[in-house]
Amino acid sequence: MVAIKRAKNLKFIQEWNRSIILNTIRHSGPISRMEIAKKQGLSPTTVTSAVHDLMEMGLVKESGVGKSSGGRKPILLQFQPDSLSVICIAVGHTSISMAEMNLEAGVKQKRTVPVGGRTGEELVDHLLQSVELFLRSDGYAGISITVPGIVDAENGIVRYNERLKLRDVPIKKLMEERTQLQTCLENDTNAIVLAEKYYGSYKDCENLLYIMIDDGIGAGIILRDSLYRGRNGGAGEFGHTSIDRSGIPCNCGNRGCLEHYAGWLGLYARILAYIHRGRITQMLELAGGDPMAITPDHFLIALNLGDELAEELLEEMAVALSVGISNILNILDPDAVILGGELAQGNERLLTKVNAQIAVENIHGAKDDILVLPASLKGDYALTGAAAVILQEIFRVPG
Amino acid sequence: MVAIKRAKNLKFIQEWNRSIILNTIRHSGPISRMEIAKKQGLSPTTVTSAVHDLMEMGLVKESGVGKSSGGRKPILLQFQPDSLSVICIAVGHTSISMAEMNLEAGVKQKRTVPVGGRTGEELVDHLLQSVELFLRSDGYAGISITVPGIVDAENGIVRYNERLKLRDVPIKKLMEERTQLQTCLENDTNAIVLAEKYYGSYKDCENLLYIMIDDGIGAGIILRDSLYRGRNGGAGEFGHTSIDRSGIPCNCGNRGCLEHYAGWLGLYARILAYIHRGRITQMLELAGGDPMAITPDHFLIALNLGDELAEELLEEMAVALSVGISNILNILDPDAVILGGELAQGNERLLTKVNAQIAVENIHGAKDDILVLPASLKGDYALTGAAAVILQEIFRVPG
DNA sequence: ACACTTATTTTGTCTATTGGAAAAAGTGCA
DNA sequence: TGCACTTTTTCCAATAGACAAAATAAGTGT
Repeated sequence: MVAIKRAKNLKFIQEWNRSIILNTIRHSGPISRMEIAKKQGLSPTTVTSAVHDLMEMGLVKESGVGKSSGGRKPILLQFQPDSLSVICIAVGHTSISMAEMNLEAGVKQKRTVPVGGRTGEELVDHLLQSVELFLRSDGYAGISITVPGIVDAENGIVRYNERLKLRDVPIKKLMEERTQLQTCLENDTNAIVLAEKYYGSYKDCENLLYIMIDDGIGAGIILRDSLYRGRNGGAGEFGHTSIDRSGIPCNCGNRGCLEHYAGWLGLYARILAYIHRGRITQMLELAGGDPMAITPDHFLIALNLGDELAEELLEEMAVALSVGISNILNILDPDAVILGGELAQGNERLLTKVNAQIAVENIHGAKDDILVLPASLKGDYALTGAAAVILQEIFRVPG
Repeated sequence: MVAIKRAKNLKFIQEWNRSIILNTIRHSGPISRMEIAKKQGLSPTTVTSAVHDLMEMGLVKESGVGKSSGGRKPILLQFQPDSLSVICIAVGHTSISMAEMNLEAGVKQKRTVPVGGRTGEELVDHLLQSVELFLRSDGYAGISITVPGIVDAENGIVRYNERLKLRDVPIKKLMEERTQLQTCLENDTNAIVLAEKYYGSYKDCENLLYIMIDDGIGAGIILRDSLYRGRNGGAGEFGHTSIDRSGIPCNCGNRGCLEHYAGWLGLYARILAYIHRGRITQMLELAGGDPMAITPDHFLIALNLGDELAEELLEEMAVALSVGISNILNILDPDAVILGGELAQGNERLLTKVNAQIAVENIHGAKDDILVLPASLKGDYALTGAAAVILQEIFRVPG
């Protein structure tokens, strides 16, 4: 049954309006009080009073005057992204990035600490300590942490991460007790798709999928403008889409899972098999002759060098992905599908091939309607993801 | 960009609270004022005043007293579902059902008019006229219309229906002009999944899929407690999930679409082909020896009679469906998947086979966690669907 | 310089919620 | 049976936020 929303009082309406006004300034600023009032259907009085509060908080500043349209010049209001900071932490399998960022996801200072083989409790302690050392002065609005693996975002608990040996770690609680700062936790892929929507090129997409192609393949899903997590945070297991009923058995119980054809672990297994069978590939040379040393980078470089095996595998990847994506398009009809992750980032040829394949396969794949697109965020996108999570929380209209 | 919510005033809060209180009485009634106040965190005064208004409107009535717990006995409040009616219209390909229903989707009076070969404008005129004749007295809260095919629910326009020759018909506008009553329009499958959630056995499902297996296969999708329609209402094309890359070509451009293996049109084509090749089946006898006369019912009956061909086709259906459903489970991880439509309704063996198959294929198909379930609404479920659409609208908490 | 515009602020009104008191209707024990 | 205590419901005055109207500020255009 639908949870009945909680009743609210006068104070709530003020907060609601203040939040709307702040977001209007954030997204449409510089803007005058009068224009906000018109845009949001509020009385000028209400806007004046809310803006007064926002200026007192330092979140908004008057910044010059606009053009007159026959009367008094409007006083323009501007959002002040540096009035507060958020601490963003992107936990990876090999390193932890940590940054102080402003309210527009701009980096103020950054630091990376190695995981250094730490796992489980030791890793958590290490993390808590590092954060404590990282904090200076105050003016922090909160902390945001992203972790790969299964995350219970609602309760702030890392449910499970194989490689980091984390199981049911109540990170949110631990961090809040230690720092007294509001803390958000989210899965890394979810965070990144939020970042693409709020700080990348996909602002207008109500329904957005981010397909992350690394060792395995996962998806971050935004539907109706907010993250979709499924029943127990189990949504987005895109890598286990079966694209071939009689394909390779997967340890998920099914056969022909997409991951085996388009994820790095699957690809790597095939590369090894080919090499074992005596096939020649530049990937081996690039890895210094050691098959165990081949990395995704070697694959991408070999691709650019025109390596035949790499080509072949790319083709397979594209076909496999296009089948899975076509199915998603039919079911969800999203505004866009983003291809990201180590094997897709900067791999334009994969994108081209996938789109071509989908155009053939799918009703929705109309000519000039390219739906599968590249990630738009470069650089510290993992940190931008963490920032997106907490900033979305901070600026969310209540109710 | 996220649409910023509209600003609100005092009147809004009153409506909001009234709506919350009404829904509390609807779902948890009979209930006392005090209990509502506690449950919703409202002051007793506020509840009293809202209840006063609701009683004046006739939506709520005092109905006896409850048990005392040491003080004054509570006066219980009860929802009055018969205080208003809604007109529900389920347009089908062969007939149009029309009913006056109360605020709990109970039928007060009903009528079915045949489509009788009417199409396009003629059909629409016929429909408008029939509704006008159907209306008696007043006390109507609105009209709800469901139509198969592509529907733009937001604007109340039937975009496209092949068989009824409808294209861009602004039904909502036409009906509202004619009757002066608020009118909702929705796709039939979407309406039915809403009905399963609000008036069936799936009340607790936040994320729910209804797979409708008729001529083709479509899906109605509820995510986070409300209908998901995709970019242009194009979501739910489940029948065009490709389950076999080298399968039968489909006019959607892809190959091996689920529809061909599990939808009636696909099944029928296969049955004809088998008969043509001389295969013996009881379906032919049931249809009086005329292959063109075979209907889904004949298939279902033959199945119960142990017909070999029907068995074979059922097995294929189950396998095909399970592949498609497994993919959905991996991506959306819903609370439940409902199998409905002519070929699934009452077809328990299909359900059993699909579940068995999924248990093998899928991580999520854990033992006692049967996710694929039968439709729970019997009888006039198409009308219940229409009712669900408008009642959900009427009782929705604003904001 | 004067009439008209537009933007912002001030002032007073309106209204839904609310806390607390009062009323209504009980319970339970001596 | 009477009296003290509870619980539910209603009444009342206070509060606070939105708002309309008026006032003020700062223009434009002729």
